[in-house]
Amino acid sequence: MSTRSRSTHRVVGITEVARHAGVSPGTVSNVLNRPERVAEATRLRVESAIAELDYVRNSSGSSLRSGRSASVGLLVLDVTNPFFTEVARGVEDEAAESGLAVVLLNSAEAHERQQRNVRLLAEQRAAGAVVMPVDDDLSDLLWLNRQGTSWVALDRGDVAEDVGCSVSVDNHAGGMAAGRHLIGLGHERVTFLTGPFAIEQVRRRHEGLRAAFEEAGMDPGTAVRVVEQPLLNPAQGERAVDTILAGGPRQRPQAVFCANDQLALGVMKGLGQRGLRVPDDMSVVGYDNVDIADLVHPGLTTVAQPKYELGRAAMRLLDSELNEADHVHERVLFTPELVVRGSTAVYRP
Amino acid sequence: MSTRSRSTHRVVGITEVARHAGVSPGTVSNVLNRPERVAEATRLRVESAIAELDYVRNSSGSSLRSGRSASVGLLVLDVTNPFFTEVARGVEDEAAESGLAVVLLNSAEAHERQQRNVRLLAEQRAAGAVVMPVDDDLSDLLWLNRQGTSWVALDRGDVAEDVGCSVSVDNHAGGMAAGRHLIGLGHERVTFLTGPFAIEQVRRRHEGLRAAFEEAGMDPGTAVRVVEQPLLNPAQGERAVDTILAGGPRQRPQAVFCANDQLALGVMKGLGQRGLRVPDDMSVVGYDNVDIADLVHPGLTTVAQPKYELGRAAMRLLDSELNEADHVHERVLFTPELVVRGSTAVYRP
DNA sequence: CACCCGGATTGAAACGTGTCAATAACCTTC
DNA sequence: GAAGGTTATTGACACGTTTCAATCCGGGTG
Repeated sequence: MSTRSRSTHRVVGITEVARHAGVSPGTVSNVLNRPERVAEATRLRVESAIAELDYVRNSSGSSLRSGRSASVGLLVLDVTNPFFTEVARGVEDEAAESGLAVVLLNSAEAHERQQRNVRLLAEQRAAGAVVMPVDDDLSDLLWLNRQGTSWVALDRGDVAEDVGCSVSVDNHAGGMAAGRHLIGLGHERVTFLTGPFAIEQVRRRHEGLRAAFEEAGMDPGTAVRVVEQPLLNPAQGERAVDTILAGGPRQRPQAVFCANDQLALGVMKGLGQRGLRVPDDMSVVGYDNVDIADLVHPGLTTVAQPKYELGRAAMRLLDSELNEADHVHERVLFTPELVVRGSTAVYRP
Repeated sequence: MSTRSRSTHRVVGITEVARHAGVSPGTVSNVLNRPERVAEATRLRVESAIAELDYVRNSSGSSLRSGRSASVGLLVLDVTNPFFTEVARGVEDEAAESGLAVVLLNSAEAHERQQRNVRLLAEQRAAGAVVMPVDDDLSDLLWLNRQGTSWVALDRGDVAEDVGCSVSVDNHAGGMAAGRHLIGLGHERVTFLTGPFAIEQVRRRHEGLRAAFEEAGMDPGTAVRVVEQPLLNPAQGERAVDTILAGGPRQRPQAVFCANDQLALGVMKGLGQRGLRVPDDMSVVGYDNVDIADLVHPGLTTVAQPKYELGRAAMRLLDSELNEADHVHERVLFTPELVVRGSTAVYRP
């Protein structure tokens, strides 16, 4: 049976509430938005009318009138990656405190999808957005700015300060920390396994790694080899293992530094399948410190980012941009921290 | 410097486009929504006016007028869990094909947050929602129905068919498959590690496990012990290990079946820390088959759910409910599949 | 008592879109 | 060439909210 039982409950608006409470619509609106301007007695009367009629505000009406909606977008590189979901939690918690709804949009590492999502935000007249850009081409985001929707860049410290705020983690320092750790363990040939160099973050991590070798008086040109994969997921890491091992035992690197924990986990699996032991035959370092890094065996040595805090900070900045008239664009930089676990060990030839 | 450079670009609406193209606003609206009704020549004229003025539609206007917005909610139990993010991908892909935007809302396993999110959906006059209810109390969702927003239940086969559609996986069969596998390996004492029994899914998995023992002519009352934790995450799994091992080597179970891969991964870590080997000293079975299940060592034996397909199916059903006048509520049931990996082995006393 | 002041409330005018009955233009057919 | 039919376009109104100038009321002051 197809009982299309919509609207059993005639939809009630602000005007009906007003009639029911014996006041004007304007007063009801005031009760909802600036309760301090309305006298106690009438406020109570209106509130009980609201409860009695089961009135729920229509946000289309508000945002049409005010020109802006009360939701912010969170434009994420890949929902599947636990790193981002942790960031999302931070953004969400902070947004809830400001009474803003969060619309999570997934770019799936594809520029075309990012563009579609940006357009969506513009159509919704979103109050603002927290954005992790998919690559160096920021033209969509600048367009979004011109449409009146401002945004905070996440994990992209390189966006110009006149464009918007940014919150990021010092990727150079992270790469360097990983490098120093490996050098300290006696490693002299390291492969940097990465996603596309179009992503600014991974470029900086690479530079940091090289800087560590220079600092130690070694030539990064011979010590660091790069293997680049199209995406930053475990399957890509596993697939890259053959390339990493190419050249045989003499040429093979003594350690792999991955741009991402996801890649690192794939590498560990691939090495295991080929009979190589981590860390005895090869050390592996990841980046992000996702939850699972601590659950695999051996535990994954990795560069930890303050994921949740990153999200919170970004949303806080956005909030200030939206509400404070004298807002000045800001650049917040967190410092990453190396977490040493079992996947790295002293190199024993 | 605080150059608050909003609206460099005066905002343009449908009427301005109409003026620019020399037609009426109604025609512009038709070009946007039912292009087939408007003559080729004028359509092109309007389209070029749109491009020239860089017009972007204001969705508040549309949804105010039409009474419904073009976005659907996805109400998820816990964004952090990779199972849900995979479902989200399915929902998103399918929604994109129908031109619907997806608003991801996180209940964080808390009833109060679910309630807040449901309210938000009602205020936005969302077209519909895909919902994973936090517990057995569906009153918020029934209220949402009365407000005219219909929804599809995900992973909750027990919602009455006159309430809405549902898409789920046969949890009883899943529990049974895990049970048969363990029995086949010779295990006679199994602990079921679970989240709150308020969640219907885990109850059914438990029943399935017991049914497998009955089928084999064994008494589930003595063979199956239950350990219940408040949340379904790795930390809780790790914490539960002491409880599981209580009673010493003679009493201790030979295998642990977890309601969730997250719990299982925590258990594996906990066992490792206490010097117990998986699967030699204890077999572990998970549920969901998240990506990482295949990345840990040993690989986690688990009951696989068609996560992505689950999301797609739910969204497809919702779409039918929204568009087809003769829609009949449907109940889709997928069958789970046991994936055997290294974490289970024959019991050797 | 007249005056004024301040707080509480009102009324009407937008915001941008979709709808639909009404009109206009055009084509066919006798 | 007129009547009838089809297709394309128009205009005006309604959706639910917020805003703001205008009004109302009650009490304090001179």
